[in-house]
Amino acid sequence: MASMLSKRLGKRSLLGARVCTPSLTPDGMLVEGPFATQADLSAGSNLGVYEGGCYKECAEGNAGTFANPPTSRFKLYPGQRVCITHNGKECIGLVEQHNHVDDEVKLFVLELGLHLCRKMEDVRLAEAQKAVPYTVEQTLSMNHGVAPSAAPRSVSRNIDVPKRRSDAVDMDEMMAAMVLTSLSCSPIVQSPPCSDSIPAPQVTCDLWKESGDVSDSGSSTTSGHWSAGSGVSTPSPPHTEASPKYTSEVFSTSHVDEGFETDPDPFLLDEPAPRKRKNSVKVMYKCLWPNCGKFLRSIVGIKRHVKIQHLGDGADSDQRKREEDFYYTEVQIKEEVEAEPTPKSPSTATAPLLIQPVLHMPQTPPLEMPLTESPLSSALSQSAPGSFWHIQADHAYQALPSIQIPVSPHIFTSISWAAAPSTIPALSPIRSRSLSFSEQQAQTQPIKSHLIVASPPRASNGNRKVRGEAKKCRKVYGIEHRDQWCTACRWKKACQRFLD
DNA sequence: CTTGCCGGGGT
DNA sequence: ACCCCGGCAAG
Repeated sequence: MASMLSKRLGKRSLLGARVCTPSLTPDGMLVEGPFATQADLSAGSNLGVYEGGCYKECAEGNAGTFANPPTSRFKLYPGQRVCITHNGKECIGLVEQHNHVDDEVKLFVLELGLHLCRKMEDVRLAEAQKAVPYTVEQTLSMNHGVAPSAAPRSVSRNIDVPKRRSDAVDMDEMMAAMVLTSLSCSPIVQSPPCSDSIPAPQVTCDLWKESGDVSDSGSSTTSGHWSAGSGVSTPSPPHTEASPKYTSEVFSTSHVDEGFETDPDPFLLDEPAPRKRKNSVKVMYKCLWPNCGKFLRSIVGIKRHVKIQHLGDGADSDQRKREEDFYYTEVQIKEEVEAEPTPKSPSTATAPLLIQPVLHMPQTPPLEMPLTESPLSSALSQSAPGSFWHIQADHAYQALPSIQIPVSPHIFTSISWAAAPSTIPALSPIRSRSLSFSEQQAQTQPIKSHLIVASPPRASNGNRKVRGEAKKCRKVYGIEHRDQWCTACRWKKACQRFLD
């Protein structure tokens, strides 16, 4: 057990979770599968070309795509580990920013806790193998690692928890790097992504069932869970249409993880874990300089823009460098289609961190989801409602016809709401309707799903069966002859014998 | 107060 | 699945 635990611990810290192993394309590009095929490495793409131990810039600023002839300079990516010599000592640092205009690299030296600026030529790539995966991972796990042809898929960090190769120290460094990176990239304050790195429960698909079960179990703490999890697109059940590599990795991973899944780990249990978090938001950066308002897709790009255009190119001083941060803002652009054909530019790797809060925005989706029998919603309807009816069946002795009625996804919504009675005040007509529905065999057509969804929690709202006129076993037989009561009556359930 | 029964817990 | 019961709401 102990060994198991330690093993789990290791896996749990998955900031560095590898989603996909980088691979060398024929032409020597070190890239992660899916991305390699992406034509549109959006502006500011920082994915580099691996060449002789260094990264060669293959795209930069807001103009870069693979089509562009790569410059001869190297490009370092935030978070990348590099070696520098500081005071005659070899240090490993994490790239914060690579300013290829000045050909300087701003980095953070972990061992010294220093932020430094180094000329490109003074910087060597450290542990290329490590650095890249990290970068790519980050990118991947934050963005959707969609194969070009693949349908929209959400990459949940919950899922992609590969075996860790590096040690705990590395992990911390990575974490630090990540935080630093994200901090240095935008003035927007944000909480660390730690919560996101919770290991994935079960095999990917089970996430959904699980979530459904959780809320069905009725714990009030999960009440919000559904609403969060039932976002229209966000919680798409993990797909596997990514690159074969990715797929296999995911599976092997989840498989391995199953072990500690079952562990009553508070993290797992308590964390409804953001399963949504979709890719429907695109991040762009807007220059805030008066009368500018330029939009760029990459942080690096915008920073550069600010620096060059507004702060003056020569800006070298640390202070100056930081200034740029204050002249741009991040803008989320909602994209209807969750199937973003192009991958987000790797440079936005840190963006998702920033977006997260935004993604939690009020979800209109719940309204739409039930209506469309998308594979997604059907997936949900398979799990959640199933549980719902399970509840009903629990009291099958009630022999209510409603049990047989086809369930639509929305029902469970109200169910889950029951757990959070106070959230919505008044009883909506719909609610009462669904009530009568179950009570008198639904003389009418199926409930309108979208309305139902909006219905308030049943809770204290007379969801309770209206007291029937008929005599009940209790009255008929009296307490003395309780043994003659119908079971339901004995169990204090709705009388089965003297139905209303 | 009594009654009906839901929701939930125990086995 | 079966059984029991706390507690709520209607009467």
